[in-house]
Amino acid sequence: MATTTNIKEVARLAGVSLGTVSNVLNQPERVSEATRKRVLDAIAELGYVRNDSARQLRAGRSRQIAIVVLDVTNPFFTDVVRGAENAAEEQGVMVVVCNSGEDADRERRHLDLLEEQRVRGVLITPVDDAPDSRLEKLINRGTPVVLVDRGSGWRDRCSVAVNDVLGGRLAGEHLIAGGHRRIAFVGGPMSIQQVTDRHQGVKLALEGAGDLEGAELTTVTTPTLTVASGRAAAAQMADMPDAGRPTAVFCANDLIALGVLQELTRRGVRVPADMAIVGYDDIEFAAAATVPLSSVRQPREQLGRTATQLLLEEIESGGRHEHRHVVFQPDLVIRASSHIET
Amino acid sequence: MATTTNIKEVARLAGVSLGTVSNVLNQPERVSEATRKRVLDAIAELGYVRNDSARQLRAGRSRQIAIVVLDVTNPFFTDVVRGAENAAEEQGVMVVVCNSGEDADRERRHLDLLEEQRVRGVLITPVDDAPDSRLEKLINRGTPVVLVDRGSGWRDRCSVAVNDVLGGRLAGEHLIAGGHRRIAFVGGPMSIQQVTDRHQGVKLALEGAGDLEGAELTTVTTPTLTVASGRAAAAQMADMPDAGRPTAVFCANDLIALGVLQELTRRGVRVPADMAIVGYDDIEFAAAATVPLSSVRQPREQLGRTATQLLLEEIESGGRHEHRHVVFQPDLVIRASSHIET
DNA sequence: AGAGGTATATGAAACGTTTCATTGAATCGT
DNA sequence: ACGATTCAATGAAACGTTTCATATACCTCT
Repeated sequence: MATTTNIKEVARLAGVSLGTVSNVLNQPERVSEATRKRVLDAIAELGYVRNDSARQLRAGRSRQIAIVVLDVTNPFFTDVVRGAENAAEEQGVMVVVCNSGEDADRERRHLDLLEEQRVRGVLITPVDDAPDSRLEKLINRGTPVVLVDRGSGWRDRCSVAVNDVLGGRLAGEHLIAGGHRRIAFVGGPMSIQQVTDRHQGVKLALEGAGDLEGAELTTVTTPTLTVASGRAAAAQMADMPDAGRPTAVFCANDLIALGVLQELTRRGVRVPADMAIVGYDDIEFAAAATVPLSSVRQPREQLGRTATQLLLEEIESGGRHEHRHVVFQPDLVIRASSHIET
Repeated sequence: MATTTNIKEVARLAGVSLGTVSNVLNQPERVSEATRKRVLDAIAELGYVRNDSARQLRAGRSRQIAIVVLDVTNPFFTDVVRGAENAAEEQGVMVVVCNSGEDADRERRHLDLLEEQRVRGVLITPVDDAPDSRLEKLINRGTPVVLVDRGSGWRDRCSVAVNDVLGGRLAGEHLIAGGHRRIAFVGGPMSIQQVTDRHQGVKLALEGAGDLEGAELTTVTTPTLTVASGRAAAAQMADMPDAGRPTAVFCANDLIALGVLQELTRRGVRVPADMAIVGYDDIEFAAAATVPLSSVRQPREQLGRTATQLLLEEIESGGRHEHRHVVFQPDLVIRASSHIET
């Protein structure tokens, strides 16, 4: 183990006082050029590395923020993380990424540790909305927190989210405009706010087209938002009698949509001729599917970026801070999977 | 800002000495049950949270390890991260995830910060092999480091990697066994060791089939390992004259393979009938492609898990440690994209 | 030449823990 | 009953910074 060279040794080698070395590190302009050089040389020679623990201890707080995501293997969240990192980097703040894996207990342990580390703030998509949660304690003790994509019900926090009802409506209206009257919604579980919002949106679209008497919405609930669930749902739909079978399907996310696409193609159902598909999230693999997937695009990176800005704002404000709720509007990206060539 | 309640206040409220509180926290068995309860009550009442900076300062080191990945949005690396997290969790160690984004400068900044934080060890897939690198300094100062998937040329470190030459050979032999004689390799840049190894592997497979005189390998070099590069490469191949055009393609990773698949399908080239495809990595989206992709599977999670175990081992050993190089053998997963039904 | 400034450099205090040598009290064995 | 042993609790020292009030030297102006 490299015996830690400390500021004192540097001072001795450079022939200056301990405080001067600190000044070179933190306020170089206060030190004469000659001594500054001497100190920097000593630092280089000894390979001195600042001890952040001592620094933080003295300062009373760290220089890091944390982002706690539900699933680090989900492309949606990795993009959010990238946005947060970029925004933080511009301010010279480091981001620590924590993965709760949708496990409340693991989330709790992460928050324990983060609080012990006195992080300056936390971006989080919480696992649940338990009112008496670990998260609430963190907030009450004074750590700034911004909610990412799970804003509902937290009036007293900053949050960023996407208007999922609108996203659902865009998808629905697009399919109706394409001539579809029997539409299916595939997604779940319904305990997830985003899923019900998207469902609600497509429902509104169908109701809005009131003059079209025949319009009808089938809902296929899935246990998870995964490719496998999509495949199962597609199998279920393909087995329906031809008469009532939907001609279009709107999926709660792209993983499901990819599963649906895969299973339909396997069964010889042509997409979009026999069945159109619209997904949600517009992850990179949506465009890369063999039948490129239409999808409702969320500004994922922007989500992370804005959340970080709100957090840094709250941190800077030191108490005087008005919480804000930023809601983004999604876009519909039309690709081959729902584009009927005429 | 929550005025930090410290151990001293807890001691006062509980009517014990400062050292006793510390003992309750760290060696509860040394404290009588009565006082322990009194202290714990005081902690709960005050909402006391340990200050990790002070703890670390005293201890001289942290309780965290870090993993620095090339690209946090690449499914390959997120799986490696998950493996590392799981292994670390079992030992009560936290993992900090850092993303270099293939940017050497960003990698350097991360390492600076990690060293200041006195992390106990680092798992890293370095951006480059620069001999006089920041990484080497870190190592020389005594921080244990394990190289992930970039083992070559670092004899004096632990490393984990996958036998990419074998992976390439498996893919090549599979295609030859399927009757293919004109095979293309798509991938790049060749400066990446993994790419040249995989290329080398498929070349060996063709040479091994020496009796097959007609066997021939075309190499299409791409600038990146992305879906877009795959599409471009496929376009290039499709434009070749029918006579010399390959009947099978082996891609350096799955993203490229998905791009190739997409472009070929768009052009009406049937997969696998007209052209077979084998990818590399077996990411989740490989199986979910409309023509499920054959792929060389790497034990991604295992890679992260083993790397973490090696790192923890080195940390524990305190100097007396024999560096080890663990090389995994890849598997070929055969799916529809290379399976010619007869 | 002396008063008032302005740069620089200094050294001690403080941040909140953990550790460890001591002390004090209680229990044990003979 | 008394020394020996065990068990609990104590309090001061140390970890490596940053900060801040103070000291020193050097100018500048009248």
